[in-house]
Amino acid sequence: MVDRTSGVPAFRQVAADLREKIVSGRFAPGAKLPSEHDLVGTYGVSRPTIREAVDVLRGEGLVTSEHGRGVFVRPPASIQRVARSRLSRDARERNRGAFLADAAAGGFAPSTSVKIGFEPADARVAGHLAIDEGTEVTVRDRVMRADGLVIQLAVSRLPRELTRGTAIEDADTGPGGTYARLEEAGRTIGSFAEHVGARMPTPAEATQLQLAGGVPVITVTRVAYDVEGTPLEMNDMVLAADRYELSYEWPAG
Amino acid sequence: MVDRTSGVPAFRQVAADLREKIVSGRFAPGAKLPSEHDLVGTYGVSRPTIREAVDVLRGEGLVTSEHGRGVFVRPPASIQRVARSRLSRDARERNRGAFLADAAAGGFAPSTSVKIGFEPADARVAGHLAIDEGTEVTVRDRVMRADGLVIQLAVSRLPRELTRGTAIEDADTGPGGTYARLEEAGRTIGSFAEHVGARMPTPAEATQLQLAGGVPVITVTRVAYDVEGTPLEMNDMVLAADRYELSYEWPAG
DNA sequence: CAGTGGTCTAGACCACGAA
DNA sequence: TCGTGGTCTAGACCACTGC
Repeated sequence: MVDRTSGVPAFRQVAADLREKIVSGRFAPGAKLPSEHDLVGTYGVSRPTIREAVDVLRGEGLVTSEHGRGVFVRPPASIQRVARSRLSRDARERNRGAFLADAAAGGFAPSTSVKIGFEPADARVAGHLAIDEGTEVTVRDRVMRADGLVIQLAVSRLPRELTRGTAIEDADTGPGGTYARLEEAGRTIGSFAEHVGARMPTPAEATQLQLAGGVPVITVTRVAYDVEGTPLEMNDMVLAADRYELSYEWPAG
Repeated sequence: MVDRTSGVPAFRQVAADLREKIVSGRFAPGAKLPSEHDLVGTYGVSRPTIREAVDVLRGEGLVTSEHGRGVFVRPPASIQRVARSRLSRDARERNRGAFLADAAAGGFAPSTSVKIGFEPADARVAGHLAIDEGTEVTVRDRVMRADGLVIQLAVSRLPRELTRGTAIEDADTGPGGTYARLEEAGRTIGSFAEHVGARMPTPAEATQLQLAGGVPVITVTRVAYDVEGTPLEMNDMVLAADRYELSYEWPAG
């Protein structure tokens, strides 16, 4: 029952009580919450108020609801990813690229689909690639799947002059992927930079990544530089935050 | 007006229309949306339906609502952070620690408050620090502010045996911070690892970080190792995702 | 079929902000 | 004081799930 004199809104009291039961384990991961009808009786509030409380928990990513079945405590899940070793030349020689290398390490069945295009660079792209705005760039728009589940979206952009006549403009870039083709063309990769952020997904991303409510996306913009520090490629990745953890290592000093 | 025959829920149609007006710039950043009362007239639906549509946009982080004032398009904001140079000994010598080094680079006025404690290591802590579960660890629970605004929460843990008799058990660790004290005690820092994820905040975090709806947090667990690879310290950080971007660089090969 | 969540209405009263 | 968003009710009908 809710306390009408506390000043705390009823739906927040209900949400707090349900949250406590979830984090304390009284409602175990995967367990079904009482039906909205039952909760109306338990807390003595109307159904819209119960729904508002459940909405709060869904927004926090604690529960998912399934039409006709019930509301369930969301079980956790995570995949590890290691950055430093991930892009080594050794790994590229044995695989088709970074994502497939990850897949081999993680033991899941990978697949990708690619869409190739060309467009003028906007201000952000021009800044990362150190080119003039409007310069033509090659765009590789990829969807990556693990065991059939879409797990990562990636849009790779390179100055068109670096890709003309190479397999980078084909759907299949061949063994070692884009970076191997760049090195064959005489552009040795010297270093990488990754810029990491997080935000809530757009509706399109939520659909593609099959995200439940309350799951943010991690955004990673990776820039590959040659040995002189000239940017060769930028890659905007969008990852489901409940399925990825990024790891970086570096020496001190 | 909404299309009642499309099968798309009315509140989603309203949300999609408002979203389009926001991303296209017809509602500029910082601008006030029409009042809920006006939107009822515009779309021909009831106020709860309008509120549900606005809830969707708030969950996506596109708008914030202010009681008694209106609903506003949220303007973007970001602070840059660089990892590799951030923890160099050079920077430590001139500052009190990593956060204050960031602050100096970012040009904002920093302040922190600290709570010190001791507790037995749980499984996760024991794993990161390579110690037995239950071993006593020193816990430094910090709140970091920039220009008065709480911007980062950080909980640092070290095996108690490394901190006994050092300033690490004091609120003020002195010039160079925890890492400088460890090196004075003969434990040279050899390398760092950071594990990055994202999730929706807990209610406590949302309050402390003054997060608006629809803003995730970035979680960073940093582990500092000595030159032999023994873990010395782990630091769990929670950052507001709309105010931080993490950058990492490393050489190829 | 019964039970579940999904959507929607037409109000009500309250708390806050600005004039 | 008035307009704003915040909360809440007591229903209604629909769509999906599983027996």
